Amino acid sequence: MGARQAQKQQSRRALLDAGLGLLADQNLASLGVREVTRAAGLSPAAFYRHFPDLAALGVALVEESLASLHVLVRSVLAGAGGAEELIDRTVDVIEQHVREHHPHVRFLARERHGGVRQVREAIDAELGRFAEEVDAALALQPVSRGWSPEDLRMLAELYVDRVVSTAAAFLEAQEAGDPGRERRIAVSARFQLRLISLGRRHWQGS
Amino acid sequence: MGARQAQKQQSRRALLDAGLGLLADQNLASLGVREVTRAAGLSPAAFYRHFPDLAALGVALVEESLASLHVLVRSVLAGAGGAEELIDRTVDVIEQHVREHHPHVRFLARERHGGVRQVREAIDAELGRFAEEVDAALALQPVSRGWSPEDLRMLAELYVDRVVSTAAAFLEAQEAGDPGRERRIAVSARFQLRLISLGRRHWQGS
DNA sequence: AAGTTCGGCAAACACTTGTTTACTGAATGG
DNA sequence: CCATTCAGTAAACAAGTGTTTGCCGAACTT
Repeated sequence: MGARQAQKQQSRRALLDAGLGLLADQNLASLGVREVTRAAGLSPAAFYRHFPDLAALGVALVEESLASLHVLVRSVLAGAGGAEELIDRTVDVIEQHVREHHPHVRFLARERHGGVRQVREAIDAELGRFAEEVDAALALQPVSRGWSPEDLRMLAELYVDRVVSTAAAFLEAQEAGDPGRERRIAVSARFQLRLISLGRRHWQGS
Repeated sequence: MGARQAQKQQSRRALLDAGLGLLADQNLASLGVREVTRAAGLSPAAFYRHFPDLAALGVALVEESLASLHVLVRSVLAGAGGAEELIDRTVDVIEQHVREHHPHVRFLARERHGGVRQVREAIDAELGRFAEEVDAALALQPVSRGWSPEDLRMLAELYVDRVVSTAAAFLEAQEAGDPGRERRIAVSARFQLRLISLGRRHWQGS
């Protein structure tokens, strides 16, 4: 890659980082082009060399945010071990991931039902892809014998939703700087996942 | 109430309605005082006769939105019937409520993790109160014998979260005008709730 | 070495914004 | 009936907004 492209990428990164930073305490719809460029150390007009819209910047942030999440999902699903270990590991990984990628997670939580349709749809599509992946992983487990594809899919969605909720809860606890609350969330998340997997084992068709 | 107060209430309503309407496709943080007063047919300065802030208007909307939800929760919990009937009724009521109070639900979903702290906290506090109520109702059921208060509380939170997620899903389906998707959500919600209540019946302490 | 591409800038465009001010005029209460 | 309260107004404030324009100069291409 030429020095040309490299510098452009650098500016793009500056814009993305500045945007993500500003989205710490406001939402995409209330973000301004000038605000972002100012924080990135660029002129307002420079923004348009990279994105047509602020919505486009938002979509780029979604892709970035969920790429790192994708790695996480794979790592959890790939690991071996019984249901208990898997649940414990899942919750640990969520907690750690929220800690390490705080801004990204906050952004996702905020914009999942936020005011910018394109971004909402991008997030939803990506979450759907996660559900597919979980679905495939569940199908491989012996417990899923006799399950219809539809039921399996709904189970996968339940798990994904639970993970998302847990991540959002961790987020608020970490922002509040309340370690006790964080512990309680971890306990609660494990309990809830165990309850679901228990229901799963006793399920017999619908 | 004097005619004075009555007219003031009317203006207040106009502001709240205008705000709720505008929040259909933007979030509270990006809403403007002038925007609201313009939509309400008032002068900008009039706004400050009713609210100090837009955040205050947001909190007022939260209270309003969750008051109607409160009625709903009570009606569901009060009804008799087995677990199956309760679940079916729950899902039906959610779907209907989202249909009837679309703007309020959309507002809640959007601002639950939105950019205005006061509003976020108001919503969280109210959802916590719902969990308490569900908690109390669960405690009365025979199935809860031998459950610790902590476990029961976590179960209640799981149910509330499930309901919230389902409501959000209905919301998007209705906005997309996709009846098929709506049906799938109803089926999925029933399945997931049944799975949880199945796990609950087979749970034995933690 | 000459020519072209193109990321970034400053400046200007016409608005919109939140909030305060001094005011009006109808409902209120003595 | 007269004084007071007070919801609502118009006007002004300084400051911010998104986007386009023409231009510069360094990095590319040939």
